[in-house]
Amino acid sequence: MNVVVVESPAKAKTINKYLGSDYTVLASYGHVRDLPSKNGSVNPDEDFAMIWDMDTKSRQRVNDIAKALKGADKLILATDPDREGEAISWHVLDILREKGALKDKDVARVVFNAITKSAVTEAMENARDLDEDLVEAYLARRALDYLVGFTLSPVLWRKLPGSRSAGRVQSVALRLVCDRELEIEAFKSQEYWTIEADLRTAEDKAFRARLNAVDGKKLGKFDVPAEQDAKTIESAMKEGRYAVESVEAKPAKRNPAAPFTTSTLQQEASRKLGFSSARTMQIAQKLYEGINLDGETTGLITYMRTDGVQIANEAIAEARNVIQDDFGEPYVPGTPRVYKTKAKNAQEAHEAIRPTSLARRPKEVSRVLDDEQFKLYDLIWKRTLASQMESADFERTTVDVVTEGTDSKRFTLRATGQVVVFDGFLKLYQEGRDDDGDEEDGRRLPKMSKGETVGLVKLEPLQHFTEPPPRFTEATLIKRMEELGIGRPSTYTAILTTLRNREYVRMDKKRLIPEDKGRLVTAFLESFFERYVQYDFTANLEEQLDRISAGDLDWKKVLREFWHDFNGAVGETADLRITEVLDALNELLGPHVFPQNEDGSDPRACPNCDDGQLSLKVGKFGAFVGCSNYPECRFTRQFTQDNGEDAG
DNA sequence: CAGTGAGCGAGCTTCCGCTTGACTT
Repeated sequence: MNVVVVESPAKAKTINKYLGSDYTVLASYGHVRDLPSKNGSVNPDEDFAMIWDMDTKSRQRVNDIAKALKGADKLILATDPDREGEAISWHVLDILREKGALKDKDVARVVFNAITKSAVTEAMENARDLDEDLVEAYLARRALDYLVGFTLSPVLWRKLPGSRSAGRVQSVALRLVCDRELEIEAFKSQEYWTIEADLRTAEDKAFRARLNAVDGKKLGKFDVPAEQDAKTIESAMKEGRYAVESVEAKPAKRNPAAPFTTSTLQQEASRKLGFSSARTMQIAQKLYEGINLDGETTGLITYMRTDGVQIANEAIAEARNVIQDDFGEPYVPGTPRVYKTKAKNAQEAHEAIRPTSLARRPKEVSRVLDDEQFKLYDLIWKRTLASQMESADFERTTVDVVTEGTDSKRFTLRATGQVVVFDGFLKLYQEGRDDDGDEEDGRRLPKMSKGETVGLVKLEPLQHFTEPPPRFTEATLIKRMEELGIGRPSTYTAILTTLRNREYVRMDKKRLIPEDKGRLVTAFLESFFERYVQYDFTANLEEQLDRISAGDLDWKKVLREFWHDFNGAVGETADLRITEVLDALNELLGPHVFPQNEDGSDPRACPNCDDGQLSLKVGKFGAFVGCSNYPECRFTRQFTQDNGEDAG
């Protein structure tokens, strides 16, 4: 008898089925130990000694493993093939040794690259020892996160009343939201015009073109800045004869998107189904754990917390069969598609999120799913199948039409069109778009040939204004965090919950809006702990962790160097008076707290007395704006001025 | 859900990442 330890109970069940009755497969349910949430769990003065603690549930689970080991010959640690998985194996092993549950037992570490019978069997034949270097990389990561969070948070409590917490991940996520808000506030909308023309071909077919060049020189976005300029061009163009100068058709190809990871599933479920990331994960968990299908609990999708985009060969083969059956030969590509992850810091311990069997078509399982489960399963099924389908072929056409104006200028108008020659994967699935994607020109242009005269139906100058960047949604923030390597699939939604619970951000119409509290915390960290909220801090840390994993760098050395600089920065804030903190925040948040008055008058002038200057203050209820002539002048106002923008 | 401003000291909060139930309504 052998005892196998994996992380998740659903996985334990599946693997037990593949391994048979000679094996007992038990789940650790994630990390079995952690640093207690109190001071002193990591001690930099004692060479970063760490104290570990087990909760009652974990203790029970480890007892179950120890009990199973009693009559067994071998312990097989089969936690996930990444840094955290290696750490879980190490924790389990360490505890079992302490309990004396391992005498005379063989111990082996095994990693599954996919949860299929062949992958599991093959992995069992390639056991290895625990990777101590990888465990040390984990220890460095864990200690650093604890030290940053449990040192920085108290600094905030003392220096910035009302603030709650800071950390390597949450503070950078918050910074993204706050920096975006500053961009929006600093944004000045700019006017520009385009000249559009409705035209007709010799065969009396309508199409629309836009002024693109004057005297052969391409128009820039702001080359027609005002109505007067547009009108001048319009009247010059109005009387001319219009002729086709060139017709150019080019083939284009579009490939399907990669199968879902946690991050892309959350984005797409938000765009297409309107689910919050928490909702998406709850539903996906249910599909993963299994649905009662004809009296048997069957997992419908693979593991949902993953950053991998590759899928098992068995699944690819099945996808190609389903494509062949449902869509026909032309939709099956010559060779299977292979996807590689682009995400920074990806660990790829799991496959992409896919149906456990592509032959289980959505409509066949719909009777056992509720509405939301069905929608999510349908989305995952389509995305996965489409990822193995043939590319779509287009023909993109560009037509230039020329006319000579009454001012002797030569005006070039351009029309573009796109025709689907072969729909490929688009027959099944097309990825949704975020806020500001370029508009896709799906129109078909009528037949035209070079030299042909076309008739002008209408000239239309159109006014436009540039738009500020949009606020983040949950999904777009998670996308950005993933690009920066901040947070992990298992923590994305937890981070958003933390930012809300701390009252650092609020949600309005699915957009993240920073609260004053959050902006103050960010401004404080940018002023005094700049290095630790830089967008690439985590990426640089990960590089060092990689070197620890490779055995090229000592983990304690990394911690010592980090602590030396970090503790120094903390020390520099020790004597900081609140007034000095406020001076720094006044500087950074000035444009937000004191926006330019429209009449050009001083935005910091006190409206209540002659020579008072307004500035930031903190009281026991948070930040507010007060007058420098206090207590003679008792003027105060709220930190944020309501622009009435929330009404729209 | 109104009122706030310094600084002291009591006593409270706090990190990230891995995994699910066992509580309530």
